[in-house]
Formats: sequence, structure tokens, C-alpha cells
Amino acid sequence: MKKSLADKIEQYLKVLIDRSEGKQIEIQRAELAETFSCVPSQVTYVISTRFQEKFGYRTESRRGGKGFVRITRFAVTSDIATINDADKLFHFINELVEKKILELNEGSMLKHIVASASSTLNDEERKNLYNSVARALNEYLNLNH
Amino acid sequence: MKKSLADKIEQYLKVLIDRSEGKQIEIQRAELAETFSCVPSQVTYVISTRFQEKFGYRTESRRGGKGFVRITRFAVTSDIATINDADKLFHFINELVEKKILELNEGSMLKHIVASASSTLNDEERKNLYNSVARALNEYLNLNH
DNA sequence: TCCTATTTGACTTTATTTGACTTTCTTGTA
DNA sequence: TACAAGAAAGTCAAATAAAGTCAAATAGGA
Repeated sequence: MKKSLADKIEQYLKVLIDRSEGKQIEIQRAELAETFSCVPSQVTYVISTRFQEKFGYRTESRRGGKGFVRITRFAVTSDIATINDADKLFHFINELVEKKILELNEGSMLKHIVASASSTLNDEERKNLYNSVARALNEYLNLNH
Repeated sequence: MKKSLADKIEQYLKVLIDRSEGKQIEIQRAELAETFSCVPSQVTYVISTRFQEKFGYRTESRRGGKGFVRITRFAVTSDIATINDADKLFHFINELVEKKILELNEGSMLKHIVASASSTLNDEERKNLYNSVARALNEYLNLNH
């Protein structure tokens, strides 16, 4: 995938978080913008689109001198309950692939299973399936990683 | 039969997929249209008529800057229709692991997901899930071995 | 001819990038 | 202590980049 600037900044931050103690980092918006030669609001954009609560991140910040933006990842697991459509589930699976927790092929396989299985279900059943798979996958990963 | 433009684009994409790692490619619609000197919606047309689920392809996309269209192929086959309960499916998975077609942990993951996810589904949904997983596995196997 | 598949293009929706302006802190100084 | 200056982050809207939709026009085959 051709990476947009937003994608690169996202990836950079995720690596920092991965390597951090406590899955938490503090950055200075202006400094990060400097690093990527972009305007500071670009950083705000990335944070507000990619590090939302529903993706398992929480952010805090402070303005003024010695200001900062703090990003905390809470266990990948805690927002599983909200996965009830194909987009969210696929997003979840894609993230696992990105993080190298799943292989590309494993991700493809899972996505196919879901797409295939859901095609004969009604809306209610489908939601159920998406959520069940997300829970089950998460459960499995918790046990094995 | 004279090849239409749509046919040529289809063929081109299939070659790309064949040569790709993981039977998955990402293209930019506008760029491909440029290559074939046609309007972008022509590409959309090709993708929506030739790369459907029923032909063994799945697509995802993103609009906006650095957007893309991702096409993934999974092979389609048909003689696993009989797998419709947990025992048969688990037996099938175990065999694949024994034959070293699946890794031990891949097998575990699938069994876990299936067992766990199926517990919240009704009978009809459950059968569906078992069969879908069997099919997906078979496809996975066709692609990678 | 009639039907279906293809081609084209105008318009829509979504995502990203940029920058001007606003708000909120911290710190130094009277 | 109060206040002004400066440092950071936030907001918002415009500009740009890509993909999607839909329907009209055209081409090709039975």
C-alpha cells in the first residue's frame, strides 16, 4: 500500500508505543511535525483519526509551555464488544496483520471465512457472527501471545 | 473473439495477482486507468464484474489521498460440502496439521475460534460456520501448497 | 433488430493536507 | 499577586486527491 503521510505518522507512533513501557507515549506535537516536515495539525489529524477509543487508544494532552500529547493503548481486547460489522472486524484483523500478530495469509483466511459465512445470514445473525469471531480471535491471542 | 478493454484489464490484474506474494495486490484506480488510457470508472467496472466474491475474489478500498483498491484471490473448490458439524471440521483440521499443511498453532487458532464463536450461534448459523471454515481452509490450502 | 455488455463522463463521497486563527498553559517581571 | 508574553496544542474550513455511483451512449452478438 502506498503510504500517505498520515499512514507513516501512524506507523511511527505505533512502533513507539510498542517499544514503550506501559504502552504509553508522550510526544510534542510540534516536534513530531518537524520530524515529518509537516504542519502540526497534521499530527492532530492522525491522532484523531487513528488513535480513537474504538481502536483501543486513549489520548490526553496539555497546551502551553511543556505541553504534550499522551497516547495510551489499552489492551487490544477491551473494545471487542463494539465489533459488530464487517468493517470493524476487518479493521481489527488488518491491525493484527500489521502488528505481525497474524500472517497476511491468516488474515486473508479469516476475512474470507467471515465474508463467506455471513453471506447467508440476516442482519442480526451477521452482527452476532462478527462479534463472536472478534471475541474468539481475541481470546485465542490472549492465550497465545 | 476480440478482446474488449475490460477483458484486457481483467487479464492484466490476474497476472499481477498470480505473480504477487499472498495472492493479493493493491492498485490505484486512476493510475491503472492511465495505463490503459481509459476513464477510472472503467476500472471500477472491471473490478465489480470480474472480481466478485463468487469468482473467488475479495476487494477492499480507500478513497482520498493515496487511496487504493486491494484485490485478494482465494481459490474456489467444491467437495467439502459435507462438513457441517464440529467433529468433522476438527477432524479435517487435525489432518491438515498432521500433513503439515497447517501449522500447529494455526490449527489451534481455528479450532479455538470455531469452538468459541459457535457457542453463541444458533444451529443454522453453526452449520454455516463449520462449512465456511472448511471451505476457507480448503481455499487457503489451494493457494499456498 | 433486440438484448446485454461495455464505455464514458458528470457528479458524489471520503480521506488527506495545509494554514489561519483560537485557546490554554507556563513563566518571568513589576 | 497580577499580568503580559510566549509556548504549545486545538479548531475549522479550504484545497486537493482518490475512489464510488449512476445513467446515458455505444458496440457486438444471437
